[in-house]
Amino acid sequence: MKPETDARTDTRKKILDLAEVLMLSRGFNAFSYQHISGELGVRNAAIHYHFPKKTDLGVALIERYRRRFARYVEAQAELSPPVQLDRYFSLADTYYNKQQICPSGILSAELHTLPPEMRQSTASFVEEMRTWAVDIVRRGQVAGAMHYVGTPEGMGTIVFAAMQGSLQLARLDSTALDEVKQQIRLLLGMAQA
Amino acid sequence: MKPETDARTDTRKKILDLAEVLMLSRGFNAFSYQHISGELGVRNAAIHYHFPKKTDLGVALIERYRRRFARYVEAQAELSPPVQLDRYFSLADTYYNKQQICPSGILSAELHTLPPEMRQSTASFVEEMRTWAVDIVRRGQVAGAMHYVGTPEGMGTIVFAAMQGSLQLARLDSTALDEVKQQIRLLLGMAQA
DNA sequence: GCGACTCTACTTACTGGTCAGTAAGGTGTC
DNA sequence: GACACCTTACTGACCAGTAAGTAGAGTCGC
Repeated sequence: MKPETDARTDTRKKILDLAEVLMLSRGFNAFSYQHISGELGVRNAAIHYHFPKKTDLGVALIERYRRRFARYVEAQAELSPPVQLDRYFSLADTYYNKQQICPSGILSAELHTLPPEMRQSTASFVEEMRTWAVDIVRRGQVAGAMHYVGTPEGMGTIVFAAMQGSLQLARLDSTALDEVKQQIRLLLGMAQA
Repeated sequence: MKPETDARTDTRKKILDLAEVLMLSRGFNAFSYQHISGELGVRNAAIHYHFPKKTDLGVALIERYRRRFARYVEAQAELSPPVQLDRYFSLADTYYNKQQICPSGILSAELHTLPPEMRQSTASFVEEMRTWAVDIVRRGQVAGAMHYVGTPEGMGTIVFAAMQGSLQLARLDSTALDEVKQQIRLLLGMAQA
């Protein structure tokens, strides 16, 4: 009766949560159903019951990301662009502390080895994230809180690309992420408070 | 006698060349000795003769990159920083046209699944690339050809991170690479000729 | 208030494929 | 005859995926 204790939902969610951690730290190709079932204390076939093919699991993961991201964007719509940027930076710190990289980073790096259904979802997801980054710097410029050369498209795209890249580099050089965050603030003409 | 037709060198080099293409398009974990031996028209064990463990092949690949990169940097030492940046952009275009991403991108994304020897080589390689990017913008600033806020460390790091990220994103959004290149030129205060 | 039925959520047990890696043998060249 | 450079033939591990069976909980007629 109570949906929050529904066994189906529960195991399914646990699988997705574990798969998410594995994908962001090891990549989609480098984890197996064994990794999940072992950690979860069930048999391999139990995972196949919820997600018949690994592709199904992968698509479900990305689609969950897209829904979560859409809610995240909507929930923060009222915040000022500089505050939204700070939240974005905090999110990157969270990934870094968990030894993970961002979803778009691992998915685009592995793209050519992913099944077509996952590529399609990934393309939509990345498009949504880039649009969001462009939007922040555009509204920041309009509001007079951000000042920079070039277009919002160019600036938003470079912010997105640099954050994705620096999260990866930070695995090898712990200063990279902080350095990029600080430089983005400077390039957006924001106080380095 | 003639080293350029030496069978050993020849096959070994062909293996490395094929492995390089495979790694930059599919990733280190997503290609097998079968992929190489099939393409090369030899048996699997022939690859193992030259590179007993896959780790040996991986390390050899990265070390070859480091040597090649060192030669590349030295050969261009006399060029002006803006020209060096253009060469860097052209290199990125080359990767993009071959549907590949840069070595540091795939290696840092896959880092947690790589054998320790490869991680060590990767760390050195990435460090060298970042230092080089910082150097270009530092010398560009000193020469008065580049103008930007912040330190050369911050600016060089963000250029490196953004190029790595945009090469990955360009697989999903073909405009990303050009947009980032153009924005970098603007942020470095260079004419957009 | 109890047996028959049904559905969810697993289990055991298996298949066929791919993988890295090895051992032992062959062949041409210096 | 020694060495470089392969070959054939194999092993054991892991992989995604499937088929068939089962335990338990809920539902229904009656």
